[in-house]
Formats: sequence, C-alpha cells, structure tokens
Amino acid sequence: MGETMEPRYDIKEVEERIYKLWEKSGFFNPDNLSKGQRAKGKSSSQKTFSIVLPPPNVTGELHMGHAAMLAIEDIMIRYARMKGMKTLWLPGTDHAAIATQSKVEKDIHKKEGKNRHDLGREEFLRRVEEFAAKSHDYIVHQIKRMGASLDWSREAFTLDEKRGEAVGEAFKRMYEAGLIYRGERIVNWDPKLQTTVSDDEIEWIEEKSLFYYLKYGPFEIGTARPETKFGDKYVVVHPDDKRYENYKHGEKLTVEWMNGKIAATVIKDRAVDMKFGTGAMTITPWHDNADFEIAERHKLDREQIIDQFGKLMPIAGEFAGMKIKEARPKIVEKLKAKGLLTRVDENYVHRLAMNSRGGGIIEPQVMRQWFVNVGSKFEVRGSKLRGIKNGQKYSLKDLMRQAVKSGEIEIKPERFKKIYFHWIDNLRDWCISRQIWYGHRIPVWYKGEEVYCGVEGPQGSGWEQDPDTLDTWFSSGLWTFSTLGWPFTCAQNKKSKIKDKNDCKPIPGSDLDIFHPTSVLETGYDILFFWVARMILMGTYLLGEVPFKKVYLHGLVRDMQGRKMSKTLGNGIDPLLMADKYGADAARLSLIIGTGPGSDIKLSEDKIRGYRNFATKIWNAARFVMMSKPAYKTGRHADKRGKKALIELSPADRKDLAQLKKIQAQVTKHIEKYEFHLAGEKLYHYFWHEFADKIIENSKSRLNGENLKDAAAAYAKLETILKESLKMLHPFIPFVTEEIWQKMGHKDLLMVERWPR
RNA sequence: GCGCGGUUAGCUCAGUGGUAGAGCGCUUCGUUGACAUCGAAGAGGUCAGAAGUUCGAUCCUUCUACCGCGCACCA
Repeated sequence: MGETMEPRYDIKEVEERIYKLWEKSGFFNPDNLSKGQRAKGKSSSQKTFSIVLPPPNVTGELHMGHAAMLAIEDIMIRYARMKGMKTLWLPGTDHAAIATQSKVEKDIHKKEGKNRHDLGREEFLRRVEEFAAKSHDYIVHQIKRMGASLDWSREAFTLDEKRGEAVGEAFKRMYEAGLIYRGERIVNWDPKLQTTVSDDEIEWIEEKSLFYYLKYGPFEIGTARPETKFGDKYVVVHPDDKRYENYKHGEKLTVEWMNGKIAATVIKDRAVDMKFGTGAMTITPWHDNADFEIAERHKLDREQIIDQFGKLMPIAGEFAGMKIKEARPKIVEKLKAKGLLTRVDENYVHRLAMNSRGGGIIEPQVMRQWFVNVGSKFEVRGSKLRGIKNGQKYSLKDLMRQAVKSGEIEIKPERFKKIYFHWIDNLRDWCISRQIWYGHRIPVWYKGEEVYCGVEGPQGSGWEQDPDTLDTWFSSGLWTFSTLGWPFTCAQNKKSKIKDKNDCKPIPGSDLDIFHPTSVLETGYDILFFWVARMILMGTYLLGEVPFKKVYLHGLVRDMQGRKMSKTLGNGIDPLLMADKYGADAARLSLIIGTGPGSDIKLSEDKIRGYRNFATKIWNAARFVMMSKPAYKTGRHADKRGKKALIELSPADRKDLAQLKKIQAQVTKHIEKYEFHLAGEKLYHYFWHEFADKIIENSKSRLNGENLKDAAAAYAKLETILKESLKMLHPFIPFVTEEIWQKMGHKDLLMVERWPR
C-alpha cells in the first residue's frame, strides 16, 4: 500500500476542495440528511436540532466576531448532525437599514459629492441594493471559507419578498390588536441622519462641560444646556423638600427670564433629586426624556425650542436660526448681562447621546411616530407559553419576562438573565418608524383622516403610503420564524372557540412545524437587547411560543490591547486572510479554546499560528499511522487466518483504549454542557500529548518488531484511536479531519459519521 | 447611584475544596523517515489584599483595592 498521504498539508487547496465535497453531498440540508441516514440503515431519530444564523449585516465584510459565531455554531451543528439528529442551520443576511444606508450615502458623497436627495429615492435605493448584493456575495464566500455547514437552499434575507410579507403581517396583527400605535411622543432624533433611532442604539459619551446656575425668580436652577431653556415655564421641586414648602403645587408666579417676563408655575414631583444642585429645576418637555414624563404626569404644556436640523426656533428671539454650538456662548453672555447667571460649575460631567450607527448627536424631540406598546395589558389567546393563561391579560413585557422566568428559555451564561430582566423593567415603548429609505416600508396608507393598514395596499385612489420605513430590528425580530415560512405555513386552529389570528398551528410537516422553536440562539452578548429580546417579544406574541429554547452568548473579539476590533482603528484581523494563511481550522480553534462563554476573547495572530501547528500535527500523526499499515499486512508472515486473528491486545493497549473511552465521555459531556472551550482543550491535549507523544512513540518499536501479532495489535490500536479522535475532533477542526478520513479510504463523509458513544 | 464581570507563569487565558495548567515567549540540547509548522529537558506562580467557614481555601462567604462593562430621568 505504501504512503497514501502527501508529506505536506496544503491548507488552502484542501479546505476549498473539502467544502465543495460537503456541499455536493447535500447533507447540509436536513431533508437529504435524514434520507441518507435511513438509506444507510442508520435510523435517524425524530429529534431535531435547529439554529438560525444571526444574519450578518450587508455593510461590507465579516470580522473575527462573526468568525467566532460561525465556529461555535458550526460545532453545535456538526455535533448534532453526527448524533443523528435532523439538523438545520439556516443562513441569511440582514439589510441593517440605517447602517447600510449611511454607509452607501457616505461612499456616494465621497466619490460623487452627492447626497441621497440629489439622487432621489428610487435611484438611491437602486444603489444601496447594488451595494448590498455585492456585500452579500462576499459575506457568503467568507462564511463558506470558514467551513460553516449551513443549508444554503434555505437562505433568507431580512428584506426579501417573503420576509417583507411576514413583516407586513406582523405589523398588521399588532396594529389591529392595538399593540402598534401612532403617537406623539419624545423620540431620539438624529439631526445629522434626519431620522429617529431606538433607545438601544444610543451611545452615551461622558464629557466635561460647564454647568450654569441661573436665577429663576426666587429659585436657583441649574443647567448644562442653557439654549433649551427659553420656554421653561415650570419649576419643579420635590414635595418633601422643606426649603420649598412655602410654595404650593400649581402656584403661579411671574419671573424675569431670558427674553423678558414669563408666567411660571410651581410643580411638585417626586422625580426631583433633592440632593442635586438646589433641588429645584425647570423643565423642557420637548427636548428631555425625564422632563417629558413629568409633563405627561401633570398634563403640562410643551414647546419646541430646537428644530429638526438642530437650529433654534423663533422662541429664542434674536438667537433664532442659530446652531446650538454657536448660540450657547452668546446666550450665556446675555444671561450674564441680565444678571441671571449666578455661578458656573466647571467640573461637571455631562452625558452626551450619540447615534451609534454613524450618526450625530441625538436631540430628543416630540414627534409623531409609530410605536410598539410594551406596557399595556391585553387579552392573550392561543399562547403555549408556560405560566401564561389564555384569556387573561398580559403586556408584551410580561410575555418577555415570563419566557425566561419560567425557564422555557435558558440563558447562558446565567448572569445575563439578570441583565435581561433589568432591561425589561426599564423598557419604554419601542419607536419603530425611521425616516430613512432603505428598509421595509410601513404598511400603512392615509387618505385624509382615513388610515388603512394591510400587507397589500388599499383599493381605490387617493391613498398615500407612509413614507417611513421600519426599524431594522422589527424584521430581524421575526427571524426565527419568518425564515421558516411564517405566516404561510400556519393554519387557524379550528378547535379553538375564540377566533384569534395568533391562535394558529403550523401545518404538519412544514419547516415551522419541525424546526420551531429553534434549539439554540447563539450570538454576541452585545445584541442581547437589540435582537434577542425582540425575537422573544415577537415570538411570544405572534406565535405564542418561545423562538428558541436556549440562548448562548459569546464574548467580543478584541485585539491584544483589549480594544474592540474596528476598521477605523485598523486593529482588525481579517478572518479570510487568517484562513488562507493558517487555515480555517486553525482560525476556528483559536476562537474557541482559551475562552469561556460570555467572556471577551483577546486574539493574536500567534494564537492562530499555534493551532495551525496542531492541524499539521494531526496530519502527520495520521500519516504515520497509515504508513505503519503495511508493516504487518505484507511481508513475512504467512498466517492466512486474517487480520482479526492476529490481534492480541496487550494490557497496555487495553489501558490506552480505556483512556480513549474516558476522553470520549468527557468530551461529550463538555459539549452537552456547551463548554466548547473545555472540549476543545481536552481534545487538543489528548491528541497531541497522549496519542502522538506517548501512544505513538511507544508503538514504534512494536510496529517494526519481529512479533507480528504484537505489531498488528499495536497498529490496530493506533488506527482505532486515530479514527475515534478524528470523529471527536471533526466539529472543531472539520477540514483536516475530513481530508484524512477521505485519505484513509472511507466511502462516506466524516461529517455524517456517528458520534462516538 | 445600582448591577455585573475580571484580578492565576513574562504575555494571552483555562481550571479545581486536598502536590497549580495550556498556548505563545524564554534557556539548553537534538534533523536515526510521521511531524523543525517538530522533539527532549528546563527556568518561571505566597492563584490581587484582608478576615471568616473548613481538618484543609486559589476555589465557598464577607469586606477592600484596582481594571473593564452594563443600566439609570441627577436637570
């Protein structure tokens, strides 16, 4: 037989060839997989395992964080597949509305000096789609290069036609149930991008700023933003504050203010912190969240001071039309001149709200927008959630809380549960309308005072569709079931007495029926709120069930200084480059081993190189085992009884095989407990420092020795350990293990071998 | 302010109620056909500090310090 493996392991050639081999087999698709398993008599259990890929944004390319996600999910998927489960990993991409639009707009501006209005809605969207398509193709290429065993036949996009219909249907149902409403509320307005953004998309930056104390009639109030104070006609104090006990709630007084005398009203509210400043404050309900709430509570007037472009309105008198930055020092001058400025605190730390999606400084504004009502209770029907009684009233918050509280959704690591609950407690109504062009158009049409909501437009003429689009997380919130065919694979539950659209059942045998709820949702902890929580909201309301049984959160991939990898810092490591240089196998292992779930990963090229060496080690160990084969098969011995009869394991051999069994049990247990780093490390250590360093080394003399029976036993043991190790290593380091498996002459793919029991 | 995580070898990090582990780096030696993308040997740690529980604590409890993160209506 002789040598069957090349001395050198050509990483790139092998990895590209092997991925094609897997794809050709069709086994990424669970339908083919179970057919194949049945045909081979390996009866597929009815158990299913499904993961929907967190769809990467089509804003360019994947980074190491994505690579980590792919590695972890691929391990879960390959393990489940080898366990014989009906295994689906469903791929897709996210249109990432604001992020993609602003990226394309920036590019166009750089190259052509034009903005989106110069191009017009239609042409601009054509350009965004062009970019998104290119971006998508590159991302798919990257995902495949990492060895991810996704079922490409089911690929989805958050902005494709089917997902559009799911979005429309979801919106319509929630609108009709009163859970989506249009209202005038305070929102986060980005004057730069000219759109609203959600609370979670805001990044708070601490900034030292001047803090001014101003004379407000008999009170002294403080502010870091004097330019918002023109319309302040309410002074708020704490009802228990002794200093102001002589002032009554609702008491009116005239005060000399920025542009002359105004009528001020005293308001008593517990939101005031008596220990802060003087314990008295004036409020600006139009431009401050907290002030807005106080005004809501007492039904106070509110007045706009700053327009949507960040310029002062006519109320500012001579400052009208000025940008804030320009106006502030001038306003302070005037206050000083009028004797209203009493003192200035120079060591004040102020928190500045920025749009984290590449936008500007957020200016809260009261605007007419679309919201999801998360707090009001409604009658729940058709819910399968544990602990939820149909016919009783719950809020969306209640449903979200219950899904995790009941244990129906398990969050790993555990500590994120607390963070999740805390987030829900503080959750306000979710503003879902965006004034951007790229995204799902809001499925609402207007004609005068008439409003029509539907998946298709209304009949008749004169209707105009809402120009806004939906927050990108609205469509990704549906991801676990919109990708599985919802709502078309759902049928009304005929047995149910109360008719309700959400009281429906998936059509038997449909993807939705088989794969939902999905088994695991694996993603970075940084999008726990953005995405994970919103999927729970959508799933528990629209389907009455959890979207996934388990949430596994991984950490962020950082550079050696602990900084987040980013393009602007130039500290990113390109996964594709690493895959070409050291192999996708090595890149994957470097992202798995040496890090616990939920903790950040500091990654260096050295680490990846280290695992490249491991792949080489596996290759060479396999080569040695295969080279040793002829030693007993050919040559001098004349025994014709066959191989089996020759084998007589020594006590040491039995000990080695017992150790293998033990390792198998340990690795399996680690994987079952989602401790992939421990499983990977154990395998690494076992293969290199036990198998290669000791077991192989100790076999050498026996393999070449005169005792043929003993040589055969030594070889048989090596072959067994090698094969079993390859199976266990496969989910972690799939390419090199599959290649060796093929070189060993197996007809089937290692990918669908049975996991050692 | 509230909450969470971290502090273990030079660096990056695993881990455990009972002699402390890996990778990289470092030192010395070694190319007899699996592997120099390697092998052999080695140096290197009062497991942040203090107190408590325990026969025994790096691990459990409490406190402190420092680093990082999340949340929050301190105008």
